[in-house]
Amino acid sequence: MILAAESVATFAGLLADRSRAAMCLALLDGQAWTASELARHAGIGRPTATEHLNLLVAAGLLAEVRQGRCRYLRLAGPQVARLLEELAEMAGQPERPRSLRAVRASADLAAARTCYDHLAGALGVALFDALMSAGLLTNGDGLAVTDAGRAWFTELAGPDALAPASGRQLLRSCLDWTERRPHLSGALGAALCQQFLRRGWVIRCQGSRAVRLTGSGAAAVDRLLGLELAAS
Amino acid sequence: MILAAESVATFAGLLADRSRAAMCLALLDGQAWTASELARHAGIGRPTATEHLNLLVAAGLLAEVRQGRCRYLRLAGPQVARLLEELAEMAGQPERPRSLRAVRASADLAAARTCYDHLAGALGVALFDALMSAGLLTNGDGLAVTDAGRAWFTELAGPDALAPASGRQLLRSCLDWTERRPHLSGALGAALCQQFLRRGWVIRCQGSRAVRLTGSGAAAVDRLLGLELAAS
DNA sequence: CGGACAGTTCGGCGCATGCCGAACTCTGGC
DNA sequence: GCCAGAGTTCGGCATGCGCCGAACTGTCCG
Repeated sequence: MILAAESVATFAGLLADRSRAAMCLALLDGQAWTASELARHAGIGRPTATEHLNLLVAAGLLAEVRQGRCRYLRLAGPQVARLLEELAEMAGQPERPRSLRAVRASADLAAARTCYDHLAGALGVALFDALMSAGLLTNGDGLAVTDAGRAWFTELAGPDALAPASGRQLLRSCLDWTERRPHLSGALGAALCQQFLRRGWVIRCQGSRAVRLTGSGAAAVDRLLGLELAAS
Repeated sequence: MILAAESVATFAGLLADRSRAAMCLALLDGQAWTASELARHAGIGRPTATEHLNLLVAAGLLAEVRQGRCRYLRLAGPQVARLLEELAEMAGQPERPRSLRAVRASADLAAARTCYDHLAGALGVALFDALMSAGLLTNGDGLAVTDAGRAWFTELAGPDALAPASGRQLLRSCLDWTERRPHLSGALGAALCQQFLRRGWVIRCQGSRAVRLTGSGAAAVDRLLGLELAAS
């Protein structure tokens, strides 16, 4: 019992540092970053970043892939992403943006962003609502895909999107921390996000988790879901 | 974005200390402890405990009630308990019990314990399974109470147990970290646990989250659920 | 009123750890 | 082969913070 306290403390300590937390939160975009990028993002030197990243990888929070002279880092899995989101939510938002640029940036984030591997923000919530009211998903005590939904997702993303993903839950609703309402997560949420990116319906904003809905994206959601949104 | 890192780090830092973690984990039993009890449990002096508890209360992790010269502490809410459970699970179990007594204690915990405010361990999982196979709960894409279940719970715990609890989810399944299978959580899980304690079907083991199934408890679960368990 | 006890405040000690600069290693490209 | 750039190792500095003992406040009880 007292040993558990020790290991919980050690584990929490991994995220109890401003630099390590900044790096982990950056990785919530679901992509792999190089060590140098993470160092710059956290505002620290490369040596220090190396130390931090070694810790995080050893603890199983981060996974690494070495390619040539670059070391790519990503979150070790969805549970880690989930934990980070919860932590970020409970940590509250005492963040009162102090520059116009920061306001602009956080407005972009609130409009549309990726949340690890799926879409979030106002866009994510709007999509979720549209999927529900179009009868493609139901929420009768737990999320489920309807028959119409199966057809819809198969046409969009191929039959694999609905295949029993390797141990991962197909549908999950994730509480959006800007909208305070749920959006679609889980394997299907990830597949949806992937298609939106691949088809150019949304594009990533440089160096941020924010994404922009393109003209073709707006047209697509109108056509497929009857959802009228403005491109940005 | 960088501000969020700061607050996440600060928040995680609250649990990144062995003593604070020990106190929080102790409070996972769902009961209120006095400051001195927590200090003793964490193996630190009262002055140090006061500092830690002030931090945890200020951060909203713990709630306090002052009565006379005693200061009672409890977890601030179910989300906190959930976060702690997740953290404890991810922190893994590098705990290789080193004394016979520790083995015995962890065996007790695995058999039956409280998980914040509901029953867990082998007992919790067995009850959950029995509720399902008796047709009182269903899990067709999300937990739900059947009509038979409504009658059963009303008889056991009164109609309030099924009332729309103040904002809290009625049913939740919580992954048991010893059994690796789900047990009943949420408001109904809490009500069930409360009845078991009130009726003397289980009793708390001193200074631990473990509980013991009594003889009358074993008889009751057999009568009500057809579940044959040995008292311990 | 006085003793017992829970909790708090204060000052100071000592360790843990986050940080950097400088030097080193490895890979890829010309 | 040599240079550029990514990453690592090392030594040392500075700060933060967890801890305690001693003294103080407040409550309950006889």
